[in-house]
Amino acid sequence: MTEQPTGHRIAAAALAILVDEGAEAVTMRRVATAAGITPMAIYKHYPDRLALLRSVADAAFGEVGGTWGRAGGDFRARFDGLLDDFLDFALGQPHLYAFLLTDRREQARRFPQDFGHGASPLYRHVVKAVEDGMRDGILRADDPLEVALSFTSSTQGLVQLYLGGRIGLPEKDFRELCRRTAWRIFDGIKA
Amino acid sequence: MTEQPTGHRIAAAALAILVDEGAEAVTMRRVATAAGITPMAIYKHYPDRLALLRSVADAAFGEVGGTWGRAGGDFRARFDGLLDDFLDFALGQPHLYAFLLTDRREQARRFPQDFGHGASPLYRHVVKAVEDGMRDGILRADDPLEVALSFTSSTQGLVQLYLGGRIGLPEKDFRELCRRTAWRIFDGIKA
DNA sequence: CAGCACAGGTCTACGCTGTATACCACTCTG
DNA sequence: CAGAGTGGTATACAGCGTAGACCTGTGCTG
Repeated sequence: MTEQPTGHRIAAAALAILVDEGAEAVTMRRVATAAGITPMAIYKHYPDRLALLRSVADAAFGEVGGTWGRAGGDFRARFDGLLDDFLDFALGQPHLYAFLLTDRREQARRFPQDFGHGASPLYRHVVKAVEDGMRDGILRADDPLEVALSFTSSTQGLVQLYLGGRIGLPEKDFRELCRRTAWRIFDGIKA
Repeated sequence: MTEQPTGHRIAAAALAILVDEGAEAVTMRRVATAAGITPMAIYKHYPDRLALLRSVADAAFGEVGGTWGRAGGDFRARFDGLLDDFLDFALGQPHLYAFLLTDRREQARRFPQDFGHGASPLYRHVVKAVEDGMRDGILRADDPLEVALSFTSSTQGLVQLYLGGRIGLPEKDFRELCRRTAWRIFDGIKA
């Protein structure tokens, strides 16, 4: 337990509150107390509350995608693995997820310009899998970005409903619903 | 311009602010001023701010679905019509939409129990169209509620991205993206 | 070495928020 | 005509983000 620089203590305190109570619980006064300083000292490190929140959330977000896509195997296994990774994050850290995805942010990555390979640390895995699927003849030739978006947007929509308390299912059943939905998209719906 | 009862003036004022500036702009003091009363008078009509907000938003929401599903014709036309209706609402009143769909509400309708026929004033149209599609052999026999959810969740996910400033497309192009995505689900993605 | 800039704290105060509480006037009703 | 609602007001409080003035040590520079 070495002495951490103040900036780090602020970020750590803010992240802890954000993760387990949500963004609106992150007040300057609480963060300050947790970091052992006065509220105004935070402003020596961050211009305002939103900047603190964003900086902290973005940093956490950047680490999330790092471990994704471990699952290898065929297309199906790979996709199921990615879905699990995503749901692990969304359901495991719902406050962080909600803040990152609900919050309207101007400097955010934009589709389609910034959603290519190097871009989004989460989305890239899906795009890559889709491209591989097309190359291997598992997926029909199409715009990979848009096809990837079909999967992710659907799952995001479901998660939004779930986190909003609109899905009356236990987590396990919800995860299965997500999986069924994804493969329904894959298989198509029409007769 | 007849004299409206105070309760109605409060709701009208709150709705106006909510619709064109968003939920966080709806302060008790602003609503009160707009309604020509003192802030505390609102509490004679609503237990607290959130109740006011919800009551107002729910009432507006209830009216939204009323005009949906006008478009007749074949399955494709009908579905496109519903998609247009939904996007008209989401993009035309983004603040209202965001508040209704972002807000975690305990008493909300839950899938799948409350999403049947009589239930959700918006979702019901989609379910009906899906059921008709299955009956007519246009859609494969499947769980209608879940199939309907595949469409709606995907569109909701896209709208969430768009309203969050993450889609760098003008509205017209975004609407086409939604349409393409919906029909991609319909057609399936696999080779 | 003196002086000064600056980084990183503190304290105080302002204007905003939701809302608890007390009070007041009016209009029904037993 | 007492008494109970009903619907309004005024005041006050605790909490919020943050502007502004102030202090203090540290390190660079003339």
